[in-house]
Amino acid sequence: MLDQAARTASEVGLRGVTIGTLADLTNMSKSGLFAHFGSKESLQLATVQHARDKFVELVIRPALGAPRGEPRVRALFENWLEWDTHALPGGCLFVAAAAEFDDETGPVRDELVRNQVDLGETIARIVRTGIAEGHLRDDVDSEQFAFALQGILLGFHQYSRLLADPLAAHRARRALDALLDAARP
Amino acid sequence: MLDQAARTASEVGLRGVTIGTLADLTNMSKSGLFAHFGSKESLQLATVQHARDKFVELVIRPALGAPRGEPRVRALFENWLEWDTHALPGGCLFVAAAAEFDDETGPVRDELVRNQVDLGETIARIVRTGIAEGHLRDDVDSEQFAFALQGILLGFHQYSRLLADPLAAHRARRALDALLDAARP
DNA sequence: GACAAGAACGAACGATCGTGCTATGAATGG
DNA sequence: CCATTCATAGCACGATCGTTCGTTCTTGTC
Repeated sequence: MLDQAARTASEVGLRGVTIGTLADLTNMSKSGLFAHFGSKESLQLATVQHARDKFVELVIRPALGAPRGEPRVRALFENWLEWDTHALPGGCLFVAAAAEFDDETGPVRDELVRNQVDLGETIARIVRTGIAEGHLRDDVDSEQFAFALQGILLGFHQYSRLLADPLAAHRARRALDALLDAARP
Repeated sequence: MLDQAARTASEVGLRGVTIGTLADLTNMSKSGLFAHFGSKESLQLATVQHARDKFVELVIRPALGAPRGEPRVRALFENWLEWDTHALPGGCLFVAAAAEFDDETGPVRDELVRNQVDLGETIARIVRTGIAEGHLRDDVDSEQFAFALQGILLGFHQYSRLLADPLAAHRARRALDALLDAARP
């Protein structure tokens, strides 16, 4: 149920996931589905949390299994590319949701912010282990690196989703290489 | 009228700009406003084109007035930051619209793609004059540079809009500096 | 001053939105 | 075996959506 919600939300946005259409897609009645959540907002919240769990499982956790340092950074990056390309039919749900909710207030936006902050901190932590490992210079700003990495992924999303540019992944990888080159001792 | 449409679209998305609310905001009747466009889709199209004109006027054209080479790149970048921060109450309309329409078909998406492609080409052209000017190495890939620059701006949008990070502009400028450093002879 | 043209209007349409109510049926525990 | 719980269904509600229609008002032309 939440899987279907996340799938359609990645295509038409969280606001575009209406109770009626989601009920049809899951072969349920509007009221039957609605009873599970009690409000549209808590359906949106549950969808975001569900997508977050999948993101951690498919992107973060496998990356943390890679060897410390640069390989871990690259593993995170590749998993992330894969997530944005194939995990959901409309690409990364968080990109769409962030653009939708960045000018609102409420629990959905709060959850999105929390996710994004967590992600930034996770990246920064991985970068710092890369510094400790000697793969990256010790004057590298891990949070600045996290900013740059997120920018690359957002650019990839734009090029691959909106422009349907077949070179999108290539451009993203070259950008990561440049980022790493500039950070190496 | 289109000004107001662009303003509210930057906050609630193009799909969130409803005929009724826009009519209220412009002190017109629903039908009176509707008659100007004939359909919601052509209202969206007109809004995007209007925003594009403003973007060219506020970001592109002034940048092309700056000295060739690195100053022009920096002028474009600063105008763009300013645009994303102050031009519309909800930040860059194109970021929101791209996320909304990247999984659709139709004239609105086509227009957004055209805008984005044009922007990428404009950036690449500015970069190439920077190469010709000797400010940048002549083996710099201008389209790769354009990709990276758009990524930085998208990251800035995310950090400033969603995360409300006061360091967003600082991070973006540092990322641009790094990009330019790596491209200098 | 008569008249065509277009802008704006109020009212209404069918559809769909989120959200309540009430009923039913199947599972579950005493 | 009965009582209770819980997931689901049906139906209806007020609101709002995009859109249409016929009418009024403004404006410029002859």
